[in-house]
Amino acid sequence: MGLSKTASFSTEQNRIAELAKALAHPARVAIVQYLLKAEACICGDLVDALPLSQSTVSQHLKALKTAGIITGSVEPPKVCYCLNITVLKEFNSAFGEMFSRCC
Amino acid sequence: MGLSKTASFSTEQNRIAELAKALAHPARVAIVQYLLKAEACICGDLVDALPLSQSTVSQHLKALKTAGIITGSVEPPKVCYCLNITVLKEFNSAFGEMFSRCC
DNA sequence: ACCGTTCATCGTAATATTGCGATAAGTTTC
DNA sequence: GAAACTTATCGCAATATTACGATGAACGGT
Repeated sequence: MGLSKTASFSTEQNRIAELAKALAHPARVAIVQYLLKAEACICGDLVDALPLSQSTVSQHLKALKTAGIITGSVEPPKVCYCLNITVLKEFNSAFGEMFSRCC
Repeated sequence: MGLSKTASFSTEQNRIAELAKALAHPARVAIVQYLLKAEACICGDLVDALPLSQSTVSQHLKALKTAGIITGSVEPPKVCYCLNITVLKEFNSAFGEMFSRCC
């Protein structure tokens, strides 16, 4: 059916999957890496930095925003994108907790 | 088009995205958690543990195997699934490297 | 008021994912 | 060999994702 049976799994499992899905595309990985390297908020040079059209980049940014990984603040005429450190820590602890035992 | 422009991104970015995609579904998160909790190889109780049909579980297992996160060894009449510690370490270092600077 | 710049959204098309039942493939046991 | 058990694969349908061009919304400067 193509329907993810979200309701059948725990909130934690769904959240981990949501965070993973946000990074499940190389363009979104590239965006996050770009923001990390800049160590600052970036006022939308991302379209130039990526081999994708403006509308596609905007869609990927929306996906990252929905997952909470980045935030965007309007700074006319541009929009500044920042990594959300709180959610990155959540990401680290979620996956760290999973794998700390074995690795 | 729905085509991921894989060739436009670095090998590292594609690999990170591939690993993330493997955990981008709550069922696959549940499978990995189950294997972690068991701290051993599991001979296919997974279908009982998940609210999904046998064929669907088999598909998710295939996805995890393709990404290298688990391995399956035939132990007739069952198949034993194990976490691949090497790839879990790869996972940890890939994401740890990304986020260590900021968190 | 009119541009130009920047970004989001809409509409569309191609492809991928998710899920299940049915069926096939591989063993062991009888 | 036949039957039982376990897992993989096929075929299908519903939905999601990816990508782009075109258009729209918001703002600043002229």
